[in-house]
Amino acid sequence: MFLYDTESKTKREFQPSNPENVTMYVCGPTVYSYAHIGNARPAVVFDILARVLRTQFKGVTYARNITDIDDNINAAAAKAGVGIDVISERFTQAYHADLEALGVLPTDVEPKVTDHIDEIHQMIESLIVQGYAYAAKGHVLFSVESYKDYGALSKRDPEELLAGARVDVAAYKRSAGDFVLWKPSGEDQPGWDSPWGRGRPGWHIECSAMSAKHLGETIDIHGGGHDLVFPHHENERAQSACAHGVQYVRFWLHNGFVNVNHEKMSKSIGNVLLVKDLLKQARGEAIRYVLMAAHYRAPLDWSDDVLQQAESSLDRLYGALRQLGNVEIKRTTDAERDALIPAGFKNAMLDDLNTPMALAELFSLSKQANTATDIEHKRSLKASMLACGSWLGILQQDPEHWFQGVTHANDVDASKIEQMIESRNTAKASKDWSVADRIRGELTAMGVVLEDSAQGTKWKLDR
RNA sequence: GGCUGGAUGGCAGAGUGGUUAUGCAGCGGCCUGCAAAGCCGUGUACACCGGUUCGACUCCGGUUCCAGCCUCCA
Repeated sequence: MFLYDTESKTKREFQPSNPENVTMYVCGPTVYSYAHIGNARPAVVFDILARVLRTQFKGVTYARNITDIDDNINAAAAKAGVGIDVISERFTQAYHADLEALGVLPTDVEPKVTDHIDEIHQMIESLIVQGYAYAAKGHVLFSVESYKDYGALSKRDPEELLAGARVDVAAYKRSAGDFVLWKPSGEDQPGWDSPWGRGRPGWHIECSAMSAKHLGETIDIHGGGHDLVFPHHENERAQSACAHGVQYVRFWLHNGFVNVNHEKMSKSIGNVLLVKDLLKQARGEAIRYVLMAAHYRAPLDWSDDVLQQAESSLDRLYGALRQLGNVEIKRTTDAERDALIPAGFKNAMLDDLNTPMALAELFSLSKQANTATDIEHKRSLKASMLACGSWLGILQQDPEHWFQGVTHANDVDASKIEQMIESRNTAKASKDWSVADRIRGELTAMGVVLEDSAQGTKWKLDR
């Protein structure tokens, strides 16, 4: 498979350094508030990548961290008058609930920073001993000048970077670009004892320490949002490469931003879209669909209609599956299921995760399914659609549930609907169209849409 | 100012040096008691100006506009 690597700025063929096991680390959330759609995008993108990797390689270890010590968390805890663990626990649970609604599978490892203070200490110590870091006034800083390759990931010239620093440079820094590995905590702030005094870790060191512990010193894939390229990933790269003396990451992957109505989503503009709120407008699968309808590296523009369009698109796919409801397919092993993936779909997915093109292939399958007459052909099309869906993390629910499942907005009584349909069908049988249409009108008013066919009458909720 | 990446039909969004992306919405038709679903058909789309080429939306140069990063940020 081919993946675009930010560092080399090219699409390269991906092979894990250990063919037995792919290692992937993705920057997870800082848990001080609810997840917004911009947090959801990398979660979904790398969930799809993990699903695909698992079909292509023997083993995959996927880690996504939880940052549970951070000044934003401290502020939220202080404001609420509770400990930081209360805040981080609350929003970790909320994050998990949101991701589950989006069909994101749990990762293999989900390290938390506060469980890795020892590893962080050891890594900082190693950097100091090797001359890459220095202690100053209760801080420990990474010396950017000590690492000649600094800036290679984000394509920044360290000289210009330092000259262009637009914030006041703290007096204890040897160089303006130096960044904090460890910083002192006041009496009222959370902190841990350390050789450099009581304090807490800087922002970047956590990912370096945790990825090394759980995935090894060199990892195959490191992912995150595009805004993390600098400074977060540049700094992580510097720390890890210097501490371990080996290449840190073989493929750097970054997803594009979600804009809202062509504007950056930000608190100051007040257009932050929380996943939990979007879930009131549409089902999680539709939100997931929107996130895969654009290529993962491209910016994605969120607007009022995208969710409705996604629901309609999924209606088409589930409609094809519903129509094949009685078509039995064999239970398949993983290997058999991969053989059901059409070449066009597979090639698109293995070419840097081209999900829009893969979806086009899926729509082509649905069209074939809608026109197929041969039962064996139908079987194979249904199996293929479901297999493709499993790569993308969609189409895995019962079509009837997709069309009839209750949402916040609809509270319907399925048995009552079935009764009304039966009455209408009795009227239809005696060609009493006025009664039949009156009943259908009542159902329409309830938000129920009917579909008559030779196989009987089906219904769905009008979303 | 420096560094990235964009600009495709009403909307979303791929891709390619010469052939229909795809989906949503619209329009016409088939089917249907009527609908719905499905099927068939349908739309001067590729920011602007030059250049290369037999031929460019696709390559090169420039212009305009948009977004991101430049130590809070998915």
